[in-house]
Amino acid sequence: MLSQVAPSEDLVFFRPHQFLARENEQPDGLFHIQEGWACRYRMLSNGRRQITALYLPGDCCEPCWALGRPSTQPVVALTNIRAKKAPCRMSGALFADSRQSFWKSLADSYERQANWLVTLGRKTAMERLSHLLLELFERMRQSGLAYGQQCALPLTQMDIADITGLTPVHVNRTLQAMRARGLVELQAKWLRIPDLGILREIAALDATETLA
Amino acid sequence: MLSQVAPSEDLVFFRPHQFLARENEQPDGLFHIQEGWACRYRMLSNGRRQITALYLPGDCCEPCWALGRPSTQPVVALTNIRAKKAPCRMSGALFADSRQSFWKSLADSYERQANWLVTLGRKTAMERLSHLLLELFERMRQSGLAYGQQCALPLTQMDIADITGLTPVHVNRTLQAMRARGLVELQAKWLRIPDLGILREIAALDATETLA
DNA sequence: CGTATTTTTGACCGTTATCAAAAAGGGTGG
DNA sequence: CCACCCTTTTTGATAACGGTCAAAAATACG
Repeated sequence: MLSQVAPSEDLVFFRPHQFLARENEQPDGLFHIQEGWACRYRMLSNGRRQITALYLPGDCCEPCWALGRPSTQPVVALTNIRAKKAPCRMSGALFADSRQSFWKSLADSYERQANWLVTLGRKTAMERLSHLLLELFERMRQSGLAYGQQCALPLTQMDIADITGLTPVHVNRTLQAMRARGLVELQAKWLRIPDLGILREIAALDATETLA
Repeated sequence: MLSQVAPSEDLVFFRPHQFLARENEQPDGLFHIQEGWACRYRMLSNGRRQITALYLPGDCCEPCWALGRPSTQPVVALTNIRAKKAPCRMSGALFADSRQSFWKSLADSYERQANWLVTLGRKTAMERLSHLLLELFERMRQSGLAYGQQCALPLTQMDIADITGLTPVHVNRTLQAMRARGLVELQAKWLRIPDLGILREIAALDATETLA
């Protein structure tokens, strides 16, 4: 029901809308995402939803689980996903070799959250969208999944709204304004950023923000 | 210039507006705050500021520094501060005894950030303020610094605005509305919450949110 | 006391939300 | 290959929440 076990025993697959983790559950392992996207989120009354983390190919989902407390927010697949499941006993020697990469995942995730606090608290709609598109492109690029200045972006405008704290309607209108100014090309789940430098300026990003 | 060393060698003091850490600097130790409040933040153009973390008595400032990367956001004292400085060599045995408490600090901090992403992205002004006041009261209470249903709250309304992503004017008006409804009493840097349950409902908090 | 900071008030405005519906796109089965 | 359906994107009209600017009142501080 949750996932189908593949030929290799620690390889797992998910379909869109399937849960990688439910609220208040102690996951028994970390997922190393090999293909596909997932997100962590929280629902509020009135159907309001806020996405609090995105997991892309190459990402660890979810570093915090190794710190030994139940996940307080569900994680769900946004696309088809192929992932490798690794037990997460922090105290054990299991992270002996992957320790560096694990801590990097955790620190990256922590820092991204801090960056998004700034964006959600203080930035305009266009600044938020610029931040998101730049971050996603940069993360895809670092995983070798960008081609020139383009990459896949399998999010609906509603997903984007739930990440940026906007409404789908306003995301649509703001994206149109950005397209009209030649800042981004975004169609058919494919993103192209003609000029990274210009978009960075529009995103009002701090010079120190790596977006990794 | 940064701090004056006290009788005990690892005891340090700060005054309001003094930096505990500057942007892009690798702090050489963690602070265990004994008294006073501090915050981490980022400035944007137009003087916009967003506070991304608060450090209260009993808190570790800043868990992420032990993960071995420079702090990307400055940390500044909001009040007079007394703190104990401990070297942060994650790999060493230095955290042997405090390891549990360190990871708890890190996990708490991570989770609080995730909770605030939801609040900044999707909640109204009154929900944001309720969340903040409840969280601060709960954290003070867990440190034994609450008395009945009240505690110290040494923040200006401008600080509160920079935490909640609002303007000082709107914070003021929303607090007045909350006072008028008897939800909170807040004056002279002192907070009283007549009914925690009611305020929790107004904050639109998830049942799982501990606010610790 | 005098001064700087903080809180409060008022008038007005703008960005973004809301509601509703039409157009476009994508997948499936016949 | 087309017809159908569902999801997603787009458009329009209107409203609201919170922002902005300015100044007065209250408070804290030395």
